[in-house]
Amino acid sequence: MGLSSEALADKLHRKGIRPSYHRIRVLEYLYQQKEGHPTADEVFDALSRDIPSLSKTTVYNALHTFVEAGLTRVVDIDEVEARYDITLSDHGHFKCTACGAITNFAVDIDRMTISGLDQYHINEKNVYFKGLCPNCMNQQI
Amino acid sequence: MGLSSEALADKLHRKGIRPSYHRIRVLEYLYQQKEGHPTADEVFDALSRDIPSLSKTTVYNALHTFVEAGLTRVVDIDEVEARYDITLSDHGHFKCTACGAITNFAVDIDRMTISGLDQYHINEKNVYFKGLCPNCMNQQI
DNA sequence: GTTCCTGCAAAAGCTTTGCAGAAGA
DNA sequence: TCTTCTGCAAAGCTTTTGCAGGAAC
Repeated sequence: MGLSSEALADKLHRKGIRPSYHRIRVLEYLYQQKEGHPTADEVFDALSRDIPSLSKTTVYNALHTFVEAGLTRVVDIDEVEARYDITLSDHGHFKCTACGAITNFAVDIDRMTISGLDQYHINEKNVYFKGLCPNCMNQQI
Repeated sequence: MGLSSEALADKLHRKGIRPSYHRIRVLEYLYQQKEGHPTADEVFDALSRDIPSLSKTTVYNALHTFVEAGLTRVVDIDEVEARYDITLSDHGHFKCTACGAITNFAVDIDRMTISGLDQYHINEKNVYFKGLCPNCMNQQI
C-alpha cells in the first residue's frame, strides 16, 4: 500500500523512466488503488485535488509510459469500437495484435480453476487472448 | 451461413422484435460474419453499399436491440474508458454490472482446456467475468 | 545546449441523443 | 390513429495530437 516516493522513483528509474514528480504521484495512486482499476479520469480527478496545475494530458502520458514499460496493464473490457458476436455459446476470443482480427476458440470455461469469487453472482464468463494469428506470424519473416 | 430472410425474420419475431428490412439485413450480416466480429461501422459500410439510404443510427439501433434481446453479445475487449491495473501477475477480472467495480480473482489460466489455437502465438491471456458483487447483491433485497 | 516533460487547445473517433418524417399495425 | 422505425444533425465522451514554454540532465 504505502510505497515510499523513493521506492516508486526507483521502480521508474529501473524501467528507464525519468521519475518526475507527476509520474511518481500517478504510480503511487495506481498502487493505492490496486483493486480499484481506476480510469485515466479517476487518476486525474484524485490527483488534481493535490496538484491543481496537473493536466489530463500528463496523466495520459504517464499511463501510456507505464504501459509501454510493462509497469501497468490495461484491463481490456469493452472495446472503443464495440464488436458484436452472434455466437452465443461459451467460447474464448483471440485478438491478433497485428491485424486486429478476433477469432473464437473453444474453452472449457466451467472447468476453470478459480478462487476468490465465492460470494459473487456470476452472470457472464469471458476469456480472451492476445497475440499473433498464423497469417501475421508468416508475414513477419 | 445462408439463413433465409424468413428464418431471420422468425428469429427476430420470436424475440418480440419487429422484423424490419434493415434489421434483417443487419442480422444476416452478423451471421455471415460469425468469425469476423464486425464493428458497427463495418456493418454499416458493408450494408450501405446495397442500401445507400441506410444510416449509421439505424445500425446502432438494430445492434442495441439485438443485444438487449440476447440475440447478440458484445465482445468486451478494450474499454472506452481504459482501466489500468498495476497487478501484473495472471488473474481474472470480475466486473460488477451494478456498481461497475472491477475485482481481481485468482484463476489458473495455464491449466485452462482450450483448443483451436494450435498455430497461434499467444502473448497475453485474460479472463473476465461479469455479474453482481456481494455488496450490490445485498442491496438488491 | 539538448533532450525530455508538462499543459493548453484543438482534433479525432465512436456512440448517443433529439427531433421530424415515414412506415407499419 | 397510434406506435414504432428510420435518418439527419448535433452533442457527448474519452483519447490523441500539435505546439510552445519550462524543467532536467
